[in-house]
Amino acid sequence: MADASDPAERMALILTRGGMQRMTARVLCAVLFADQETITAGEIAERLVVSAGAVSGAIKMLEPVGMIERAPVPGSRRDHYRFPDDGWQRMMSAQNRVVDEMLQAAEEGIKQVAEGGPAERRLADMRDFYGYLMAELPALIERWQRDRAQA
Amino acid sequence: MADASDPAERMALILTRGGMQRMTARVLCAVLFADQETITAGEIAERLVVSAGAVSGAIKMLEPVGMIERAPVPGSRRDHYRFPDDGWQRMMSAQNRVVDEMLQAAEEGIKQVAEGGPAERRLADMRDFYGYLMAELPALIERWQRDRAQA
DNA sequence: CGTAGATTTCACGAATTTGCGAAAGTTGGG
DNA sequence: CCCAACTTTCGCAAATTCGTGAAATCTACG
Repeated sequence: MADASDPAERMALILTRGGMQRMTARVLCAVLFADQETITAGEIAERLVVSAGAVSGAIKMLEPVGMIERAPVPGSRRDHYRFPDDGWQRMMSAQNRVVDEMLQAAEEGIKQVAEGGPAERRLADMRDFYGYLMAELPALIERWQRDRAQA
Repeated sequence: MADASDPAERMALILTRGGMQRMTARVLCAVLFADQETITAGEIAERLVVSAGAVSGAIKMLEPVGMIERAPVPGSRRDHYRFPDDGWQRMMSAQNRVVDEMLQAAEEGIKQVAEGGPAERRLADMRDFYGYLMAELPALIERWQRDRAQA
């Protein structure tokens, strides 16, 4: 249950190819695929057959981004984690933060590049395209939330 | 002109943090910020102060994904590269390909997980969210193209 | 065809990254 | 207050990644 035929591990692999750290991806997927409401760091380590330290490190990446959250579980001294309800939107936001930074870099680039030159045209194009997407995405997500609430 | 205060290098750094290989990102940004219609591999190597081999390797990543393209330039024995007109949309598509794979993995996961359990709910949620986005994005991009054509 | 300029390939060395193991730190219970 | 169960931190060794340098390959032109 820990080889590549495990869908969880497969997805982790895909995320890794998509740029996520390996261990981070594996921990995230372990949480996603866990057939329980919450899961402890120890359980994750057990399933992935990795050290507790490795899990701890991965959590330190995932938690601040909001892709997993600590779940208050009274009467237990270990930390329980779960995937937030709005986890996917958070993941999206994390992506968009990168795009935002790119837009800033593009803006600065435009300032420093010859006016009317090819570089300016390219960068302006980039700014327009991603700017448009970033502006429209929130509405799209909102619409999804509405549709989902009705279902 | 090759330090971190260079907007091109800055953007490359951002892309790297976003998951792209460092050299790949630097080459891409060199093409983007070049104030000429096309640029040769040699010129890229010169500006980035890296070996020709490194540039070659990066191009081998960027070209098949369509994020740079060879420009036919008669009367020159070196290859000229440029950023395609639809480069940003291609970049988007490349991203989406990863999402597609994730959706597949989610689908498989749903099959293997207990029916009605928390894992199934999470995975179905993921499928719905990203499925929705993937379905709506093309229309969004199309709209952008229309708006842009009018401007 | 031969040649000069340019790109790609390949193997090696370096540097970064990664995860483990163990010790230290926390937190709730007795 | 001490204990016990977890978690986090830290140093280290292994593995992977990265870019260079040099040789091989390619291509347009003479």
